[in-house]
Amino acid sequence: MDVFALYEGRVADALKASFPQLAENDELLARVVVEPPRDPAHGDLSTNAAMVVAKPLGKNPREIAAALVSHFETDADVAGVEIAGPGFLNFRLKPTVWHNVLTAIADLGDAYGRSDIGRGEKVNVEYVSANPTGPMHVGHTRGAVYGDALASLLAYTGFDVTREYYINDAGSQVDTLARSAYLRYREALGETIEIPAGYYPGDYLVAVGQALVAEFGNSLLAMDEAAWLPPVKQHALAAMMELIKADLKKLNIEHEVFFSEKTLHGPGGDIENTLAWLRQEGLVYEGRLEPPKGKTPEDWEDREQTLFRASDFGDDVDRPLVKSDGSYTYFAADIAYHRNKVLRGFNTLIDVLGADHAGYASRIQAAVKAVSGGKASVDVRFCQLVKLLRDGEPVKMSKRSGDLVTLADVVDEVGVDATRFMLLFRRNDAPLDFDFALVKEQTKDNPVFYVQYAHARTYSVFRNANRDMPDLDVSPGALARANLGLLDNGDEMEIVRLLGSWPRQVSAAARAHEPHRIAFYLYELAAAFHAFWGKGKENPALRFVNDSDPKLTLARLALVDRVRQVLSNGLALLGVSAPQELS
RNA sequence: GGCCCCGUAGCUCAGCUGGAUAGAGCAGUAGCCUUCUAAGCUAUUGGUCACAGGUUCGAAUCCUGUCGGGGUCGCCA
Repeated sequence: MDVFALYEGRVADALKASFPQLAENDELLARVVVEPPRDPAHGDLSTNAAMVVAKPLGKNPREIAAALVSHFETDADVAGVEIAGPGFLNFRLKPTVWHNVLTAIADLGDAYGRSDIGRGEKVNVEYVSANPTGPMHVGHTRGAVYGDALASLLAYTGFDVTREYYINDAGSQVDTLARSAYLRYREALGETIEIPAGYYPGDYLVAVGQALVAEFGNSLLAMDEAAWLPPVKQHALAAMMELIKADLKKLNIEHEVFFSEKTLHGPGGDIENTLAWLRQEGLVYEGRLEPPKGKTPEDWEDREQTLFRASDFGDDVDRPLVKSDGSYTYFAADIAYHRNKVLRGFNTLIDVLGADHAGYASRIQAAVKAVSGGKASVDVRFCQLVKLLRDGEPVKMSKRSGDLVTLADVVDEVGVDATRFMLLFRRNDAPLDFDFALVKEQTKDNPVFYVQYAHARTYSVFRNANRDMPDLDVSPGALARANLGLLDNGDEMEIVRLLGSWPRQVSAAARAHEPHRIAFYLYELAAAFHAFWGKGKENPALRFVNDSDPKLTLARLALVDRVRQVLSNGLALLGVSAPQELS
């Protein structure tokens, strides 16, 4: 039940009936939208249809609008149609349409807002993918929450979503991890150690050292590095992934697929296969690269290297695949990884990366285009930095000493709900201030509290109803029979219209890959609900519960219950709990 | 220097992929209120959408350039 989608269909039908030459022009018709007008004086629905088709038809928009009007004069749901401005068509709907929205919410329950715009299409969302060298810090948290909410949103709108984590377990940083763990191993055997610069100094490796002792005794001490490195690495990696998974669990995030970069390497592996395939297609060549313009690195060495023809696919320059020591670049592995995704049947890929990877997007898009023959596309989304504030002052962090604020620290202090909501209450590509004091505050200045409180208040209203009007039947069946025609004042109708736009908000957010819109919508709905509640203080006639008027009370309780339902659906989509009361 | 992201009210930010007179919260100003257990409520001030061009019925939104902030720049991942 999406009023706007419904009328987009009806408007398109009217267009085709009046102008048969438009029947095949789906591209043009797709630009026709039905939306709520910003100004309520313009009615309930507004469409740009006449203006969109005016030029192709060579007609005046108002003339076209006039032709469309006749189709809606007989529409049983329409109370009035007007042509306005340059050619807008504004509809006023009969109140029953909006009352039916309330009924639909009750009937659909948790599914109100769900849709099938994805048509079961397979989508791969890769997010977090933090290096397995330590616990997650706050920098990772935003991408984690964004990716997770986006995945939920896509699943809710009919996509077949796979949540995936790419483990960077093949690069030199995991060797460093192993060496750092080996130091902790020696420490666990009684040595006094010193951690050199460039190693991972964090305490979290102490336990890994102890575990290595338990497993190997002192047998690793006598070995060469070449001998102890592989087993230590394996142990340390497994331990780090457990750490990361535990962190993610704190945020209620669970990936379905953990994809190891290491499995792409080696003879007969995906990297070799992919490169062979690219060579066969003529997309790899040996050549020289210009040094970066304007700023040549000091150690720049002009040499012939193996390059991927990224510039054939929209990238600025061709990109190296092999390092000077003969091993593959990160990008070579990443091409193979994305080809692997495509071969698994994903034509829609989403990569969630940190802002420091911003320059990487065009490269990866080129790679996906190449390996899929143009069939697949990847949307690379970036999450900007999170600035932690305590009492208005930035929280200082030093990576060198390992003195980082971890994800676990934040969640332990402010809770998972506040963490998730605040990170989603901003566009992902805008920087974000995360103020500990504000996020813990139980005031209207704190959006998390504000929205959760609106949900809790719906329960409190029902508790009051039970207390003040114990004889009133407020069961779901009784609410369903309420006379919704009694809901006719402006504030009530504003809330109903907001509830009616929920499915549209969800699908728009899904299409744009922007879960923050859900958070903003919830804030808006909460505001409208709180505002109406507030009016009841001034004017007892506007209270939800009026013991002198059981019929009106019942209708308003039905409205309150639908607000509850939509807040609950939205919070669930964001992975934030919907409490029945606040402590 | 090349590329990417950003620039909207005093502050923090939305703006529904091009729609009508650009919105919200905070702060400010003016009243009211002491709560249907809960965050007080209402009204109001505040804008050259960084700047200059372009595209068209119509631009904060799209294209070009300039300025400013951030990020990044073969052999890190």
